[in-house]
Amino acid sequence: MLELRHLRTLIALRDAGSLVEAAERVHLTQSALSHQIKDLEERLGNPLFLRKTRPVEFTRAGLRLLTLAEQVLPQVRMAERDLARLAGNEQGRLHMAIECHSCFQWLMPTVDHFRDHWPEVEIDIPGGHHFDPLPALAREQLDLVITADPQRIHGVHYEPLFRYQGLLAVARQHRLAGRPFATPEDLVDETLITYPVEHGRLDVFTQFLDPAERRPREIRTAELTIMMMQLVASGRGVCALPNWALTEYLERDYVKAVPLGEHGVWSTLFAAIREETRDAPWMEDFLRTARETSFAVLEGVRPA
Amino acid sequence: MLELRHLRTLIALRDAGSLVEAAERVHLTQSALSHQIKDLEERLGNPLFLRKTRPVEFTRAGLRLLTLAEQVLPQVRMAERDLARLAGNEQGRLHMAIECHSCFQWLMPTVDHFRDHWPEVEIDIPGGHHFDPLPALAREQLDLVITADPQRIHGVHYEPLFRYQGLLAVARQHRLAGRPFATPEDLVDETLITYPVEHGRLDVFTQFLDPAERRPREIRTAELTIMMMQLVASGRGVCALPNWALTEYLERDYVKAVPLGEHGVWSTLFAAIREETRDAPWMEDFLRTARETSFAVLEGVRPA
DNA sequence: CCAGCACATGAGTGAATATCATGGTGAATC
DNA sequence: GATTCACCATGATATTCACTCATGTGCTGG
Repeated sequence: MLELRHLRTLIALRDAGSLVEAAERVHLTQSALSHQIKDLEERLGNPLFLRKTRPVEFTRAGLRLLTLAEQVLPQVRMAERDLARLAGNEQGRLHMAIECHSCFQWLMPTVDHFRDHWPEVEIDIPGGHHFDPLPALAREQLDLVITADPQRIHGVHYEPLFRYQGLLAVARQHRLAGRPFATPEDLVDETLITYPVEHGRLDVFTQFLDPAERRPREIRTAELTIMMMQLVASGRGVCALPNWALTEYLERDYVKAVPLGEHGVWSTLFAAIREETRDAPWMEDFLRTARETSFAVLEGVRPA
Repeated sequence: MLELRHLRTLIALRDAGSLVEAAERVHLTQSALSHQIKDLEERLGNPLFLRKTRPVEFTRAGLRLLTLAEQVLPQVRMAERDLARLAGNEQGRLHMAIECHSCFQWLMPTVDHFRDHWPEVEIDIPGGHHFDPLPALAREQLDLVITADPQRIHGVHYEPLFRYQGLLAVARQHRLAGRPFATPEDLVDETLITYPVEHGRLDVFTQFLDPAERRPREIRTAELTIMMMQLVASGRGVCALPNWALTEYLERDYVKAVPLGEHGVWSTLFAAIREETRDAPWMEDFLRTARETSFAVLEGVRPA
């Protein structure tokens, strides 16, 4: 008999494109999903998707179930929200810290959207903290930390949000503009513009320049992405940012982007949360909203 | 985590009005449902319904889930139909026999509705059969038999459809018209109108007259319910029919109805099917359609 | 006050669902 | 081609959890 579990799996599979990642999203092993889907397919008498392609390609039957899932799951989520409200479980606290400055780009729309659905959850992003966010999370001073390097801390769970690529933004007429990728060497006589945070928290240094033991000629800081873009566009420096932070400017052809190194600098962004808060209905909702919003930003879709 | 199973249970519970009967409908024990709902309620942090009332009364949370179920389950069923179609499993045969003549009242609309959804299923109600329908079912000459007395036959499964009451229809000005109930004695100087079938297949005889060793003064037969009603209304006799067959005429105040005996004559109507056909998607659909249609007829709602 | 009914509950079981370990397959790289 | 890598399938095994059975409790009506 068909169950919601199957529909959730299919949605995860579509979003992920592969069984392994889909398994992660629904908190199961790859094997579990393989079995689950096999059973389902046997009962239906039809395969649901072709496995040999990346991303997986759904059959007609698979697509039919996907549209069902898209109809049904939002309705179920709405009902669950209503039920949480009825049960008085809607109260909670969501104090956040971000280790990656440009995350505001997708975090703000996420928070806005979330606030509408969970008015009783107290949201805050305390600025100017001088403590280390992850221990503060364990100490219950914070409830969620956006971070790119998870460290094992007892009671802390890391929920993967999405993968992103660090790109070097350069002026349109810059000598690196057409290149397939930039080397650390390319930066030694450039002015690098960064957020005003310690270098250990910037991928360009930790994953690109430091391993090659290179330094840029000069380092300038800017508070906001748009200020960086102005400096870059006017040829007064280059800057390294995640792909999603740049899409907007790339689309308008305001600057050009070049991957960092032959294989690029990739990272996964995690939401660090305490184990106890993991099952709270509003927490699940926040994480899903975050994924959807960041996806929308990355695709260049303007979020509502 | 909420699953479709829970929604199906709630719907069954609403239709049944009690846990025991709901359990029957979803093919589980009463205990299973009790556990299932308890778990659900604990996770939601809210009771779903009050048990001490008949029928059970749903709380706000329960009602919210019910509306979700009503939204979602039809969508799921439509998808399942589409999938069966895609898999080529939509073909089947549905040859039926009815032991209870007045069942045509709800069977015809059911069949009409069903034919639209499953055009590939071959439907037939072979008339004028002279064989015993239940053995014919086991022999695969038939696929479904509507009967009120299930007999244990290997490989045959009985699906309860609904309970009904046998009523005595009398003319408006008949001496029995106002009575709380009729006794077997009351019929000895009446003309009883029946369908032209053997007496062993008529509840009035088997459950009412025969046990009291009474016979009506005269017995006339009529083929159709409407003909019976005309005879009854004009005072040329009385007739015993299931409640659903009479609702239409009672509403129009064409005849009056009196229960048979102090406690009434009650029966449960079953659909007898072969075990193998029990899980076929179209069979499940047919049974559900039958229940819904008969319910609609009984409530006086004109089916589409 | 007892019978009868409906639901709850605890213990126990088995099937459903998960994981682990392993092996096969296709695509990219040398 | 061989090698590596990422992905998926599969069988054996473990665990969970959903159900049944047996029994208990509380309500209702004669």
